[in-house]
Amino acid sequence: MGRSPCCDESTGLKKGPWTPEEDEKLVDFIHKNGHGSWRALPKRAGLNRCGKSCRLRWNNYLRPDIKRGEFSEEEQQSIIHLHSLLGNKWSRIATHLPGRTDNEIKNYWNTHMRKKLLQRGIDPKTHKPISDLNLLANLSQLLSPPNFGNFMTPWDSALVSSQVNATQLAKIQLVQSMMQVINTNTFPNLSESSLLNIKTHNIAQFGDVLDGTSAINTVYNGTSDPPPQATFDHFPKLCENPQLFDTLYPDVNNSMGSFEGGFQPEFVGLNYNSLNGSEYSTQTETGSLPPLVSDLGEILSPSGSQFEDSKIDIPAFHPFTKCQHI
DNA sequence: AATGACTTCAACCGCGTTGGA
DNA sequence: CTCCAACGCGGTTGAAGTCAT
Repeated sequence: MGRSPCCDESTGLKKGPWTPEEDEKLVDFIHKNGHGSWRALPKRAGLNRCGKSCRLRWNNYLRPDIKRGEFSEEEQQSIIHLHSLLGNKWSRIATHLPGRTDNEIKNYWNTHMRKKLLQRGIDPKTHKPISDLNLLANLSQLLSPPNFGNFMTPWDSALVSSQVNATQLAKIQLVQSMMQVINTNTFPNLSESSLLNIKTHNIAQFGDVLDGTSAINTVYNGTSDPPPQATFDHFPKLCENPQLFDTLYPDVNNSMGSFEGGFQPEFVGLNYNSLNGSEYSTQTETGSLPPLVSDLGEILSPSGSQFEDSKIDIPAFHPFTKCQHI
């Protein structure tokens, strides 16, 4: 297949940012004649640009139906949902967002949405909770203040040496999410000393919160045996009993100022009641869930899941999502 | 106020696809 | 069927703007 160079540099065609005069020429010409052949347009419009540059300028900036400004909450939700279905098919995503261009969506994704998802412990490529160990380690450093990133290290080494099973992975995801919440804006007044105090607590306490056993100790101590009776049946303890967190982490709570007992809504609107005790794990109710949660449902389903062989049930909510009692 | 680091996003690059000759 | 021009898309770049020190 042959491909002719679009913008042959030898022709001395202009590149770089467009001037208002060039914009005006292009808009005027298209309003009067339509764009027709983009290749032929620049000459006919009196522009010293290649056709491709003109097409891009028109499609991404000058088109009258382009919506500019911040993406609304609904648009963001749509982007996340569509991206989870379509991947980096920006032009297809753009067809579902009137007035938005593929380029704009792509840029917005790369600069804003990706970060948001990462901060929530979601892999922006797969839209699943991050389970990649390297990514976990890197992420904790990426998102953490100095020193706090080391919090992950014992996990990593233990996990790598013990051939992590699905149960352990799932727990790590939960603990990781806890760390992220602790570590980000949810607790804006959290001082670094408090963070370090968390670090000094036995990490295994999280394990106790999770399942009422010392299962996490097993992982933390680096043994390869899967935790006995490792389920998440007792996880809701933390939701039902916020004081438990106070008990475990008084230093943290003291530094939270006006933080009141419950957990902040860190993740989009899943309420605990819909999860209903020990049955919460597979009750995904996909249709009623927001996109991200629906996506989480993928890993919870028995088929094709990375947890396919696991007996465990994974709660489809962020560990620190506020437990809404409606 | 000056400077460097970081972020944003418009524009470019190059590849894959399509359709006409 | 092959060749080629043109288009469209996704990834990448770099200038400009913003923030932190």
